[in-house]
Amino acid sequence: MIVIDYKDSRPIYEQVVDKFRLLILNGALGANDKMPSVRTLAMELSINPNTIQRAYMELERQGYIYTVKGRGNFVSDTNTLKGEYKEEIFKKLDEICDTAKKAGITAEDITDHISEYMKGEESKRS
Amino acid sequence: MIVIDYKDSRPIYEQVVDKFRLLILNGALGANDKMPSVRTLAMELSINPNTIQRAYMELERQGYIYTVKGRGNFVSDTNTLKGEYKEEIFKKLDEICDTAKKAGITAEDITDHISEYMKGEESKRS
Amino acid sequence: MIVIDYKDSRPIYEQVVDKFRLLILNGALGANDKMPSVRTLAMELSINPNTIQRAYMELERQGYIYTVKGRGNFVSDTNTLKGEYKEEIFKKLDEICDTAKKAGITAEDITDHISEYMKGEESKRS
Amino acid sequence: MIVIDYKDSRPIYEQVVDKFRLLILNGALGANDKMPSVRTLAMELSINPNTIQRAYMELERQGYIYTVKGRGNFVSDTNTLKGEYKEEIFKKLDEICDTAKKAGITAEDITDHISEYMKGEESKRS
DNA sequence: GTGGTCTAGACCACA
DNA sequence: GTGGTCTAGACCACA
Repeated sequence: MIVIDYKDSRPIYEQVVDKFRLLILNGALGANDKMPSVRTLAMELSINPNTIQRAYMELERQGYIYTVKGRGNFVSDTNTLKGEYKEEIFKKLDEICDTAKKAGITAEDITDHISEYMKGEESKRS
Repeated sequence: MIVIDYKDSRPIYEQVVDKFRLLILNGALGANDKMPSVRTLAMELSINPNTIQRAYMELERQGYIYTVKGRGNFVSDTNTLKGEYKEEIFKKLDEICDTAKKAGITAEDITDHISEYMKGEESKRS
Repeated sequence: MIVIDYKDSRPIYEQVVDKFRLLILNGALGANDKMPSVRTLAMELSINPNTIQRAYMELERQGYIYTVKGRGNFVSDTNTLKGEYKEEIFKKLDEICDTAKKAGITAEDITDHISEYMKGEESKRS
Repeated sequence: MIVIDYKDSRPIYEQVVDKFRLLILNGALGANDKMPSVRTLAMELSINPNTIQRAYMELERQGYIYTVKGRGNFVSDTNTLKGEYKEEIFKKLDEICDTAKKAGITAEDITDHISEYMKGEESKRS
């Protein structure tokens, strides 16, 4: 379900966080579903349990999961999360666009590229 | 000309690299212009010379400047660089779009947001 | 395993890079093998850790190793690297040949010497 | 006659030395020809006179030129020089071949490449 | 423990 | 003056 890419430069805990965020947001993990236990997941991925612990802490902090002591971690409701994630993504896009323009790339270059890329991806599926 | 943001989580040397890349790409620094000397810039920004050294090394590796021993660092020709930078930016955009879609954000959401944002920025200037 | 030659005019970090490149390319270090930790190697060679750090950074940049934060450095797959190294070597040979010819050394001089040298090395082993 | 390439990573004085060595070895500068004066050449190339001075010192040390106080620098006889240069080149080639083999490149790879490269260069001229 | 970044300061080659 | 390399040592993030 979760695969760690060691060649990825990002820290392992961050990869775990991102993977779960997507699973939760796209509905693969539904509200109140039980997350795998820290130990189990650590074993499965042969990763230090501290790392999983940290990832779960971060997921909780961002509101994606909630902890019930002695029982485990569970997925939160996704309603608000989806909107927040969207804002987050949009902010990242805006920042990139800003620096792009500082380097002399025009707005048209960007919108053209994006819409073309989106179409390409679309056709791949169909 | 260059300002370091200590609240920024990115390392200082990386901020320096990015700032100069933009200055070079948008023409504020032209081909064969002399870069500020490692020591001068270090003093100006009250940063350790080693850190500037590292930034300049990176800029040279990426082809933005060239070093003449005993003379200093100079800006390279920007011809090829601009294209490479564009590709770099586009790749980043594509990656964000990919993960966005994995989280259930539609292509339309993205293109709409981007084009709207670009228009907004446009009107700010005029 | 690794020996630094202080009489060599090349910087230490470069010697370290070259030594490891050969170890990786000839298979002494296989894919995903763990590299010695920065500190361990620094102690072993009685060199400053920063110098090893720099060598490892360069090895990573060239694709010979990859870093997992908090875990260490690991050897990459060698498939593409071998070809690139060959090209690199060939380019160096070509450059030397070019300047040789500019000094009035004939193509025959060079090919004769090379093939003779190669035979000599061959017979040393057998 | 002499052109400095500032994008070349080698120090300027070394480029000057190499250029003159070739001019002398291929006969463009004959025995006892007068070298351009340090000042003249410095002006012509808009280079620090110290740099030319250093290049000439190196050329004298290697036996390519000789100095007559108050008169200037003059080209030496080329007889012995040519042989020495050849040896120098051959030594460089041998070293590269050695490290190539340490990386698992076969003798055949090298000889094949060299002879092919030499043929290619041959045909370019004719 | 493991790597990443940074400072302070030294010494060297080059111009 | 200008960059290049290196040491010593600190502090931080990550596992």
